[in-house]
Amino acid sequence: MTKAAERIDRVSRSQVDKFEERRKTLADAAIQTLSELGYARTSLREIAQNSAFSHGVLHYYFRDKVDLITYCVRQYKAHCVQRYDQIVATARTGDALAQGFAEGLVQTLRDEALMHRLWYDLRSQSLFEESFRADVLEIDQSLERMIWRIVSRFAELGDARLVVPSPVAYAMFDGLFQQALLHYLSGSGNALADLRERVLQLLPHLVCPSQSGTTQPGARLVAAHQQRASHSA
Amino acid sequence: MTKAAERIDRVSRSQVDKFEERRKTLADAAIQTLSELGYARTSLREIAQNSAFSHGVLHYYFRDKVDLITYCVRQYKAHCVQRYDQIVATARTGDALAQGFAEGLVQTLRDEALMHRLWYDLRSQSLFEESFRADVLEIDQSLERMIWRIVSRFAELGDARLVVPSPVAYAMFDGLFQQALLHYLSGSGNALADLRERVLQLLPHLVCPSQSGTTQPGARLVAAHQQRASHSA
DNA sequence: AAGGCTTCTGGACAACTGTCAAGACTTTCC
DNA sequence: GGAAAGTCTTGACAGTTGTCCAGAAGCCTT
Repeated sequence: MTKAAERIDRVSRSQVDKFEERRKTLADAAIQTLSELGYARTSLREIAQNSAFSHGVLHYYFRDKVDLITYCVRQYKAHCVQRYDQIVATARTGDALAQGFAEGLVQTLRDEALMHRLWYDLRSQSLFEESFRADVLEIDQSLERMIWRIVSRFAELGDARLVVPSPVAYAMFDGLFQQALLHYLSGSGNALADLRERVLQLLPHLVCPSQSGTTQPGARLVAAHQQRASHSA
Repeated sequence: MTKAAERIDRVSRSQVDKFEERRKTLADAAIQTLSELGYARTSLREIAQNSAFSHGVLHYYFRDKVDLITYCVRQYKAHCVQRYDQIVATARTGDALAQGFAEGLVQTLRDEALMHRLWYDLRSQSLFEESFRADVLEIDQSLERMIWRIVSRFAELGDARLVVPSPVAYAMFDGLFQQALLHYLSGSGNALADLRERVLQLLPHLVCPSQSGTTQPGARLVAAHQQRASHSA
């Protein structure tokens, strides 16, 4: 075994690339199967049936099932984060950014619902299977950073200050999207419109204008939180 | 077959109760197993091993595995919602309610982390297995109502109006809790303190004072939502 | 063309799964 | 006390699972 490891030292680069390429191909088949059946019902034979190969080859390219799924989780990450940075780069007003962000989430929900139900499935699995946890946490952090870039830019365009830290912002939109996904897959026709509406409604609440001399209702509470030590008991 | 259904018409009430009682006992064993292993790895034999009975008895009290797990999901619901209504009833100030709510979430995370990772696991499963979906949605709604009672009371105590509708409020706290759970189970020592801090910080942002004559930013959105909320309630 | 390496197949294995049924034990009721 | 109903155990079944392996097939160098 460990052919994969041995190869790297011996063979030419083109062969290494071909080996890595096939791993990606098989991982694609695995991801497709996982997004259709879910982690609990996905077997190696089913994955192979969604590929051009037989089930035995999976153990030629991956040590075991955990190795394969871990690789899938990593591959999923690359596919996941790229969409929204373009929105951040092109939007020239806060409104446009909010619209683009909301529309992006709606499109993601409509076009990649199965992909994202896989993500939530795997993230839940990572609560039980320690092997996935590191990769899941890494993806989670990169998603959080993506959300942070969006809300930061939104605040910047509106000349405002953010009143929630990065983890809170991510948790909120993640919760909204997960809720929308559940209702969307349950056949609710309003899920897409609801998601758009709620995102557009929520985004302005994350900032408060910074130029005004009068203290906004949220600002005091932010300051109050700053010295939270006196409260937590 | 369908002994459970036949019995109800024939036998005495005490026997029905005993039958129902055993179902609950077995469901408890199942829930314990599920919360330890997760849905994907939980088998009927493993459940039976966590009970005082052998594996065959499960098919005497439940039609099949889906029937058992569905029953478990329903039983989980009863166990879940009760904790926070007492906090709502006893808190006499907004600050006290916020403190109680945050502390309740922290305690829940600390004491029942495994239970709630089961909940998130099953909710993810319902994205694939249609059988669970109705019950999951019902639990989700009852959790949403619980959150709504809390934030409503919080607004009432502060003589303020809520600026987010019920689904958004639930999605936000659900996202925060899920995030905290992931980090808590990953061994992060800050998870509990972070959750408390973030809940206390977030709660005030959901309301804006209602006595002010000036229109707050977002007040229009609140008004737009007001009729939706009353419609769905 | 031959040999060696890589890639892939298909079958075998043991373990495990949900399901079921035959029978033993227990309780209830007349 | 004995029959009937309810309860539970045990073992079996067919199917599936992850894993492994012997060898076929493809590919490249010599």
